[in-house]
Amino acid sequence: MENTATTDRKAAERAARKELILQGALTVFKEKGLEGAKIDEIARVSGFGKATLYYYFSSKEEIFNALLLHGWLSLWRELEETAVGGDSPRRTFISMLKKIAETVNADRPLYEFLFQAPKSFTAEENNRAEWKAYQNRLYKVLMELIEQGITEGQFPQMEPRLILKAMGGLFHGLVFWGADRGSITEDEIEEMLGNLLRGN
Amino acid sequence: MENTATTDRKAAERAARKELILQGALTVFKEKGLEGAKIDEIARVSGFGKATLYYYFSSKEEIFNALLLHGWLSLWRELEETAVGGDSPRRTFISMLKKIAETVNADRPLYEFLFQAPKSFTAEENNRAEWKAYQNRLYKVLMELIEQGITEGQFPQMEPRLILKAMGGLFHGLVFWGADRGSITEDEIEEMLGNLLRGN
DNA sequence: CGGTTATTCGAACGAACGGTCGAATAATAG
DNA sequence: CTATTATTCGACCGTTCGTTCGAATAACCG
Repeated sequence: MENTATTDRKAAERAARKELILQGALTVFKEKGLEGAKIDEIARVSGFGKATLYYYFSSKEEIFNALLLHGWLSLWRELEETAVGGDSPRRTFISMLKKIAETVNADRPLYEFLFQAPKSFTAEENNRAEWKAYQNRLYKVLMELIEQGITEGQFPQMEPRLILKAMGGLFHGLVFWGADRGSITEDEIEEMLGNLLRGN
Repeated sequence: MENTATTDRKAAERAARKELILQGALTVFKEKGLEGAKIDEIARVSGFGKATLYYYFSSKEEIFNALLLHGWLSLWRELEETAVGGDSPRRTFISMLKKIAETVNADRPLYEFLFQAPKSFTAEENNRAEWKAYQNRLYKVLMELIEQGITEGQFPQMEPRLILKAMGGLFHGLVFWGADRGSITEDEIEEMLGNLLRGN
């Protein structure tokens, strides 16, 4: 049998290789989507033989899901704290958007993928995926903030889903456009939201 | 040779059959997307043999593009008039959204498809497609209205693309949610926009 | 009618692709 | 060292699916 140190090292190497594969997969998935990405290409880009990919992952979809899970989980972990801070709904909402922007800017390729990828799915297969839980958790928090904010007169009197959708579109554009200039400042977010969200 | 009446009738029948195929294709594409839709299924749903589809269209992609072209062209034709009416930017913008809502409600399956479909593409192949011209034309008009509106103080002072994106998200939600209740009233649009667009 | 053209269609083709196999190599243990 | 296990990989397999073929039928014309 192996000694403990060896076992640990091997586990670490294994994890590192999985990471490399995911990195290559991200590149290809981003460019081609779920169907368009070929296993052969992912293998080539990540620098492993095709069969080796299957030594680490059991299917193409598992790779895809691992990527999404990693993304949504990371994002959620970053936001968890902000979500429960006892500020007003409107201020909490804005804080969360700022935090999301920061997180996204720390790993743009991953999050660009994250926010485009769900469109690759039909509703059916979507709901069996593990990552979906974290996405839902985030949406739920934002929705509740909006609902709360509406009753307190800090948001326009509109269907909350609509507000979320509009804010989502706006925010997505805000964060992902201008990839050339580094990142969005907090002031810009503040100003931009101020333009759309009245009250307070 | 055939006489004129016969030729006409046959052309009409041919067009009608193309229409039937497109109708079936719409059903399948909507449900499965470009990759997910199988030619066999489109054939089955539209009631023709598989080879017959290729007697009318030269490829799966041609069917897909024909569908998109038909949609964007129809939509543009509906809007053309409204776009050039000499009203204020803000009022013209709102009129156009109303008109879009009406048009969409007149053939929901087609337009639901139209507004979801572009995501099936990569940027590359997107720009060679004929329908893209009409989509761009529409976006351009809306963008110009927003830009004009901003300088006249009828829209918030924001990056026009962002406004368009936010309005797009909002409008999309507004029109396509609640498929159960018939259609959105003009008043609702007016009110909803009023909440987001200050000035005027 | 017979000849010609238009239309229809299932069977067959061939390329693409996800996934597996089995052999080869490297790492580890005793 | 040998034995055992972990890892790597290109060749291969089976399926799926867009497209084409070739024969059959229908429509039309003189």
